[in-house]
Amino acid sequence: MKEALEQLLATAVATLQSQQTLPTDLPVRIQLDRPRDKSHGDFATNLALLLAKPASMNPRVLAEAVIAAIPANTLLEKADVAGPGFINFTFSQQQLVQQLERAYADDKLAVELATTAKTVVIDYSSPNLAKEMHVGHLRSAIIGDAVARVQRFIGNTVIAQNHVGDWGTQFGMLLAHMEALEGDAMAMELSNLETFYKAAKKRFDESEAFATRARELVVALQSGDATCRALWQQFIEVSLSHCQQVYDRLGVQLSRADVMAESAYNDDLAQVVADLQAQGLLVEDQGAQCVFLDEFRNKEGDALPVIVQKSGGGFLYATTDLAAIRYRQNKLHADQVMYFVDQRQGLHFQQIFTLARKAGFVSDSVQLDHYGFGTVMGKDGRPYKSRDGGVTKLADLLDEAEKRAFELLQSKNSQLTEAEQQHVAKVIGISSVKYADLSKNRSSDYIFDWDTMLSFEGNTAPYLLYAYTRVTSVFNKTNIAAASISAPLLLEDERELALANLLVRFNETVYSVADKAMPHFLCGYLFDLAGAFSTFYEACPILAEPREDRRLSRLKLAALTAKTLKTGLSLLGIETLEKM
RNA sequence: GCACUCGUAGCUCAACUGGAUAGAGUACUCGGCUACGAACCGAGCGGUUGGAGGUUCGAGCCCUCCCGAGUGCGCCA
Repeated sequence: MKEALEQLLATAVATLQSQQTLPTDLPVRIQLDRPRDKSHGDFATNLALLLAKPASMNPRVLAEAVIAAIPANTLLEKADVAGPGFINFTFSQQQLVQQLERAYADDKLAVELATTAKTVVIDYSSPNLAKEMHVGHLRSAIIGDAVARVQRFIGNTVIAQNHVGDWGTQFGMLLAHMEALEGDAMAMELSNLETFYKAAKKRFDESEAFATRARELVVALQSGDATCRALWQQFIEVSLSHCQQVYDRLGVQLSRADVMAESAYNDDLAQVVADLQAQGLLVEDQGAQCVFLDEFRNKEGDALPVIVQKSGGGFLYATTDLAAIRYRQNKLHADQVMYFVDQRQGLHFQQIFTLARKAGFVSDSVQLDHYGFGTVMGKDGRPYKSRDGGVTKLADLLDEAEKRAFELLQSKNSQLTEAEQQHVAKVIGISSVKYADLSKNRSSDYIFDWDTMLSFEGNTAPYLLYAYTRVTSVFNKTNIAAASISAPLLLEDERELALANLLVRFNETVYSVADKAMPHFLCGYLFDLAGAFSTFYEACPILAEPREDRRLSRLKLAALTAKTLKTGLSLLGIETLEKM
């Protein structure tokens, strides 16, 4: 609907230009906003305000002229000039109903496919395999997964890349510890990666001989020593299967096939450096191979270096990231690469992107974006920690979420059996954690609070899940199937209209998430939708409505709401419940 | 020291990236179950958007300067 209106406006502007009312040499960008105030119609444009000065006209007069130049159509009910020169548009109800009927009849709610399908490489999760996944790994996995789902939904080809860290210097220490243990003892120790890492670290810090051995093993590993590689392989296997368990519990759609580890780029690293050398970008400084970029300067105004090879000959993550960019363009044929990595690596990615372009590793047509995110904080405003002050393992966090959800259910005199409650508690627990994260602005820090996220009040997963079960329970009390109501929609009550106006915005909401990589737009939308449904539900009887045409219309509205909630939540990676 | 991010109701968060009277939830105060799930809904209270200037028809958003917080700045990733 927005696109159609944009088209009408473009035609109007062209007409005014041909009439010399507007200067023809002016690039016109049509901006359409959803007004905050409902009395301002469905859409508003500031077109006349922007063009008033160059056209040397009074903005309100110009707005009138724009309205007069809009071609005849069935889209609009009316267009009014308001305030200093805004134009407010109201869609015709016929148009609204038509749009809703299309959504009702379509599996994908009539969400349009992207005009040109792109191949989008999404780098997300990417934990370091040396340790168990902890709370710091939550955001990348959840947000990246939601954006991946949205990108697929609008028809883009998504290639997930789980750029796991399996090649860093800590692996020497881990291998040395493995080497010192034997068979069963090692298997047992490996069953808890966290304690394994700590034990290895302790020996590394305390024993000089052990530390020396650890350094030897890094070199051995990276130069391809067979026994060393076998040990390493065994460790990686344990760690990856642990990650997979977490993904499965979280409902994050990553699998082994998406793993493209740091080590996979190993053979290309020397080539990356050689290519930088060949282009004259490389400078040796204090024994290290660096590229100095003019775009980034320090306090003295000197260019900052990107170090691609250590004085000892080793490569760094900058080198690996450059190799990965090349791979993503040349082998994966990416049109766009999205990185969901902690905000703190912002400078690193700016440097890498700049360097990759300068070195010709990636063409200008490939879009590279780092989407950073803030830190998960405790209620004290400090980074989230477990009770003992250590980092919280993700597995433990999810255990606690499920446990708390189960206790919550028990306190609500649920009608469900014990077994059903177990399942429902899992869904509520996990989705509460995910939703609490997704509903916050991606780029800022947020405070992790069990009580808020597990509440049925406010913008939370339990509230949305509950709203969904309320809708579906209506259909459990009738023999009319939710998907096969042929009666037309009648929007007579203001609350029906409000709900309808929200339902029709699903398309643009999905696109705003895809464009900005901001899942919280969708959360806000679903919360508004659930609220509008609750209001409607309280005020407008559905099954008890005596007039049949109205009863069927309301059922259809309820069915479309359920479908939109379910689809929207699924795009966030959250599953719905039929009863709870 | 330099760079980036942030500062919105007591608290947790929005504000569609420059639009109209800054909105939700929570807490607090009222009201609503002999209609489909009250795990809900409705109403009220609550603001000098950290401060001061500036840009323009219009600023929470852009620019400058202060105040406060966080993060990053050569061989970890």
